[in-house]
Amino acid sequence: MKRHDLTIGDVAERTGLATSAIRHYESEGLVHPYRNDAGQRRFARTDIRRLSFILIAQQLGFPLSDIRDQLAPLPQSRGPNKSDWARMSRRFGRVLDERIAQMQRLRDRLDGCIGCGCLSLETCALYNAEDRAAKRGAGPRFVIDDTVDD
Amino acid sequence: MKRHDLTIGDVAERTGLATSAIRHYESEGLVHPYRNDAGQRRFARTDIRRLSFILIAQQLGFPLSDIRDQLAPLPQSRGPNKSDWARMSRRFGRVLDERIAQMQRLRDRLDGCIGCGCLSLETCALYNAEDRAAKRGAGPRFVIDDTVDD
DNA sequence: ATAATTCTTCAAGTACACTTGAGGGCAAGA
DNA sequence: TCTTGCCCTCAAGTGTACTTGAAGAATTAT
Repeated sequence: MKRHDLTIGDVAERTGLATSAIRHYESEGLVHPYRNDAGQRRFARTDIRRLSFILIAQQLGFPLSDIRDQLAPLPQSRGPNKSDWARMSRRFGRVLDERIAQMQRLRDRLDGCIGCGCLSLETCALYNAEDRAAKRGAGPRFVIDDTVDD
Repeated sequence: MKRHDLTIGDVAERTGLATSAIRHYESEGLVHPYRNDAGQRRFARTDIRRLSFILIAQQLGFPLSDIRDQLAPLPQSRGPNKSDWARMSRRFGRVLDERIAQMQRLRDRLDGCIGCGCLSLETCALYNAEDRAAKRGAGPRFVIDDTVDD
């Protein structure tokens, strides 16, 4: 049987996060430490994994609200098991694959679009269609359009 | 011979950016429109491409300061030509390739690290080493470490 | 037991990337 | 010409993601 009580300092040291950041994540509902009798936070070991995930997702540009949603299906702090994490990993993996594919397309377009100097609207309307329209609901986003005349 | 004068409204319509955003980019030194006699901004057609590039780079998570640096080698607003853009595109393409590779590694690690449930520190120390150490200068970032005990 | 360290809350501050609003000037169509 | 619409600046506000600081309580080390 293992100890299940890490202080915020322990967790900070093991994740590299500032304690203030961890408190902030709690206030935003991304972690749910329990409190000891004196009201101090105590973290389960699994919370380190949770925080690590937050760190990764953050780095990939996901806002905390999205990360909270991704983490939501995991049992509240105590006892998410292997299959919980595996399920969640599969979901997130798909999101990541999308991102990678999107970035790849963007990279290709950079070659074919800025690189060659043609910069046709049609080509870049694709970028527009899939990358921005979904995000901002509407509003035309004609990107990289600029007929070269120099 | 083509007209070389677009108002901020024209540019906003063609890029999908808000005029306030474009003014902000100017104040941050990312675009350099000239002014007419009355002090109104006038943009060259090539500025649309410039702004489109800003939009893309932004979406990829680059801060405006980085984008300014990337754009810096381009001639100031008037007359960056095909080879200017091509050079710049090659540079940015390399940055993008790095990002893609990084994300790919992360995705693989998600499989092998969260996915399987083993979550070994050694595996994730890799993530740590290449993705965070570089960024934050120092400070240990032990990520995803959490021996499963449930 | 005492002292040092770590923890607590809460309010305010910071950085980035803008948006909004006030007050006023310029431009193009009827 | 007039009036509608777009443009200007500047200050202040917004949202996200935190950090910093003050005042004090709990924990740990000696």
